[in-house]
Amino acid sequence: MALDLGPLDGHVGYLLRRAQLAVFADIMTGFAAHGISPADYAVLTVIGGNSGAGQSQVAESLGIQKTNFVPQIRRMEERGLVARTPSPTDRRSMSLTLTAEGETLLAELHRTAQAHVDRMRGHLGPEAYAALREPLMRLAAIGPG
Amino acid sequence: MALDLGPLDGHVGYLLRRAQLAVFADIMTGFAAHGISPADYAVLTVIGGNSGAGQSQVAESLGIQKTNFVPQIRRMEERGLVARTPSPTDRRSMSLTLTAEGETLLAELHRTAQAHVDRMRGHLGPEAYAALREPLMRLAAIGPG
DNA sequence: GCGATTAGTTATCTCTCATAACTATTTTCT
DNA sequence: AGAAAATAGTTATGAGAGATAACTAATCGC
Repeated sequence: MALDLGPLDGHVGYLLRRAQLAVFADIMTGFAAHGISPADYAVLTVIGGNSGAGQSQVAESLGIQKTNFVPQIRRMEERGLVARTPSPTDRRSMSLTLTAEGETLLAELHRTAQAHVDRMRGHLGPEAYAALREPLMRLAAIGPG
Repeated sequence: MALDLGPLDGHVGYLLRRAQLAVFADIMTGFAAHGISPADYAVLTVIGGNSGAGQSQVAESLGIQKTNFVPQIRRMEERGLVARTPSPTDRRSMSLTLTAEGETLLAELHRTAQAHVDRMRGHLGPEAYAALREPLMRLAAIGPG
């Protein structure tokens, strides 16, 4: 027996949470076989597209605090997906690059992610899917301004 | 220096996560003064609109597992916002109701939430805001659907 | 009445997100 | 050049979300 959610289902915040959990659950079914979370995928993607970037740079661009990024990047280093080498130009900074294994896995993950996107597009229709981007980006920007 | 997010900002899953965090951060600025999280607000709202409902019912309608709901509802009981009384018709079940204090607080929270919604509507425009509901509900339904 | 559900709980575990405090290195500014 | 401020990364810590497994007590289906 479903209860009345009252004003809740008029709140975009509530709908965003429910939608996000459902969408993440869907993409995780594909990633789980590789032991990768959506957050890991995002990190690998950014490192792959910005080889040599520093930890704080990668973290910040994903909206992760550098302090919380430490255990995540360490896990991926220990798994042999990411290499952390001291930056030659700044001795404080660690340059992040994908290992060969990381590259291979990322390519595979991109295919998995694309299958997921296609699935979501199928649920909404291509126009509705595309139409989501702009307002979501606008909402995402309200914090950091 | 912002890094290239690559295919990430084409993925609705990623945008949903970023948008959700930003929207929650906004609403939490209003709720924080009351020591209430968005999840707490959702629970109070459902109990308020379905007085006497059981724990598992409330949890399920919000997509929370009953096992994870226990500490949350206990916190709210200890704060005196919610009363848990044994159901007269089913001795396994706990009837949840708002206390007078819970009612008062919920009314206040509804006003705060409405201010937040108005703010989000201002960011997106009323049409774009309203247009978000349908696709988000559709995405939220893909799991249990 | 007996087996299968259901309501609620406890106990774990992992991951996320946040804050505070610290080291070591640049940068900035005078 | 040298002191002060900012930056890169780390550790420690804590609350909270979400998941799973195993359990008790009560109700339901037949």
